[in-house]
Amino acid sequence: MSSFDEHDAFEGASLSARAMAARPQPYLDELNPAQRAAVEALDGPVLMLAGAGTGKTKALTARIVHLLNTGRAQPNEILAVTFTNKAAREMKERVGRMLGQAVEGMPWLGTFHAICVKLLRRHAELVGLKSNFTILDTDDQIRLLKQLIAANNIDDKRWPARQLAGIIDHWKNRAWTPENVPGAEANAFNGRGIELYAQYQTRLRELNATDFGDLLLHVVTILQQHDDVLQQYRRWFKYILVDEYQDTNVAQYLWLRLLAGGHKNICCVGDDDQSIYGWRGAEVGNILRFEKDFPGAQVVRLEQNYRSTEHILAAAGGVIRGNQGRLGKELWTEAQGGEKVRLIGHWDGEEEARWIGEEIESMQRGTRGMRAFDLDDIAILVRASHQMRAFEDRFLTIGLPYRVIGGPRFYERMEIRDAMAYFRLVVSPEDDLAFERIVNTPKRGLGDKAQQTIQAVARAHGVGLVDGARIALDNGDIKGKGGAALRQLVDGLARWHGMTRGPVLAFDENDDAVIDDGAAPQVRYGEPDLSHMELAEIILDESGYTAMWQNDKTPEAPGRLENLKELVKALEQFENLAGFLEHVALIMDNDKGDDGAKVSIMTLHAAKGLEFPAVFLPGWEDGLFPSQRSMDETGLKGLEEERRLAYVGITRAEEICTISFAGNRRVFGQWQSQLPSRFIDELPEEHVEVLTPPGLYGGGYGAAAPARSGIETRASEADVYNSPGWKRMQERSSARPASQPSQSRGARSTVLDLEAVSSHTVGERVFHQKFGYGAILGIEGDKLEVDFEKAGVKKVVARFVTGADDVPF
DNA sequence: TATTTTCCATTTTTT
DNA sequence: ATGGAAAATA
Repeated sequence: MSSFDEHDAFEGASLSARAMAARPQPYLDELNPAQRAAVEALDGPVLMLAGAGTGKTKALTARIVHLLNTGRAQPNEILAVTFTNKAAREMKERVGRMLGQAVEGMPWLGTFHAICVKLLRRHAELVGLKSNFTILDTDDQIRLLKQLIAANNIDDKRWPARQLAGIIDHWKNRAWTPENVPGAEANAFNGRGIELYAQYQTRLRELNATDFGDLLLHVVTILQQHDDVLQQYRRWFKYILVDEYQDTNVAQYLWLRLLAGGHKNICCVGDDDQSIYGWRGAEVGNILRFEKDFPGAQVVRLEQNYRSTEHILAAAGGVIRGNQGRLGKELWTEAQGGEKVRLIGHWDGEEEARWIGEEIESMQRGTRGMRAFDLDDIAILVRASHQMRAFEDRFLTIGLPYRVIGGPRFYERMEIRDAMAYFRLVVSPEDDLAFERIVNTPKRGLGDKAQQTIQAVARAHGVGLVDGARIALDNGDIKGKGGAALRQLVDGLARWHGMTRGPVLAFDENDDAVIDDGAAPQVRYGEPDLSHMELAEIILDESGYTAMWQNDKTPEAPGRLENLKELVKALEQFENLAGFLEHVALIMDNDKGDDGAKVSIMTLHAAKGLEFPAVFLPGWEDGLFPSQRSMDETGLKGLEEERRLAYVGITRAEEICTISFAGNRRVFGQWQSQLPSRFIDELPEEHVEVLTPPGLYGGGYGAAAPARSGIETRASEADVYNSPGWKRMQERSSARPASQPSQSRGARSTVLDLEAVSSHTVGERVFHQKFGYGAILGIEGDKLEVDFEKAGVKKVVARFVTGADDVPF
């Protein structure tokens, strides 16, 4: 309800204004003049333009502390939004540390989404939801859309659910409800987009569910349509802070503008040069327009960089200068000297990986007057995740420890989602999407036919699928083996449900859950009969899910069981299953313990906000980086975002930044010749050192363009192919036909293939890039059966193995 | 209903 | 090349 009592509705403040005002302000002395200006400008709109490595978080934290210290606001009157949980966590920690005393939390410091969930639970009924709504993940969303597409007799081959999900997401990012989608979008999804969007929203409401986009959209709708609610929050949130403002989308922007509309005490922190999320709805325009949106805004620029050498900053600056319409910022540092940005070309992608592997090994020892680096100090930042494979393969074979950051997240793994679907279903038996996910997992002999029967019965009786299944069983619609298994499942769900606390109905003033106890909603705080961890184990065991993986003999099965154990362990920190599910829906975190020093491999996007003493930036080739697709789809806008990505990449480096490119690369299985990235031409020559090909035991042969001319001109195709390096390479490769691609385009001759096949004999010892060493057991045409020492018996295509004596370096 | 075969797309990713 | 998902088949 919108009529809430402010004293009860918000978590209490812990420090009185008077006590705070008297506190000393040592933190101010640690700031440079720009940072200090940004911290002390407390009232009215402020835009803090914080370049990479300029102490943004420090200033932001100090600002919060200063607000508290000067008695301007209580901890619970400050709204501080971030994009990631990690950033939120970090800020909480740092505020606590700087304050030197535990503040009783900052309840409104969190991600956009987390804060929106909190708001939406309080006002759900204003958009037709109950406050215990569930938050769908992408899987559920797709499943639901698939159903809608099918129900509308649309060919999902031509019009896939994924695409519709993307369109709807895009609309929600712009805060367009089905009614407000502009006419220009009417053609979307074969002209049915808007209509399907409306159906989807209706369906979500029926399911008492939201997707991620809704969290923001619904709150914006509420604030727009209910002035009383808006006014109360405007009064409550005395100060607003926003991190990474350049990443906000339209919905987030509207949300902020609504809430800040009264007092306008809003401080946005960001860097227009680091806006790299345009493809998921971020609008650089938001930050570029700040002064127009908030007239009289103070703009503070943080330009002193504490992270990188002057060469690295100059190189980054040289690249980003190519962008139009920047707010303008020039990073500088007091640090002098240091290594220039290094540039090297390679023959192909594997060669590049090989060279970087060797370079890392020598950096560990310390070479050429450079200090020794720890593996943790080194990162490889790629444009696209598929580039990682070359490095993983190579590092695996040379035994160099690495870690991939931002791979598939724990909570996105199949077994975890399955388990969670069981939990969801136990907590809320109406969760039809969860039911669909697990009816036949493990296999219960319930195929399409049985599932359709359940759907039909459920629809006929206007109930959820679980109830529908029960009715169908009672009617005798599903018999036999499948029927028995379904009966067991349905009974199990009911039994497990009885063992939980009921679903969360609402939150009271302490944010404690008010529990719906089933038939008659009543508050029940009593201890459940058994811990939710025990319950979770019971669910997984009795449903047969654990057994399914125990009986599975694929190599990944043990890992999956391990993950399930971890999942149950993760439950420990929560009150009950419902609390856990809420947490997981919002926090797809994945920081598992790290053991030992490792090189980090990640995408440029994942690297934002991080820093490393030594950074490798491979794959700087036109089409790959800048990405062809980006340029095709959004033209100059896309190219500029790619350029910002380059800027982000370079500015991650503290001491050594090594950029590289390859002349040939396998793209979707086809060899393609590549040209060096246009961004390479934009690097200021005087801050770049072109590494000459080492030439030791066939190490890196520079694709001669940069070695020839430096970097002031664009290397033309002719330069690459007529270069000494190219010719030398061709000679070398023809001497070793089976181990190296010998031609740039896909025109590998059959002669070579035949050679490769006929050159092997049973019993021969061979080497495979991925599986290592092994002995040939049999030959079938161009396929070999090989018993690998580490990987076991595998069938491989002959041209991917080489004689063991012939291993390329 | 379960397994095998074919087909297809294929940057970036948080919440 | 490759993995995932739909279609074809046992």
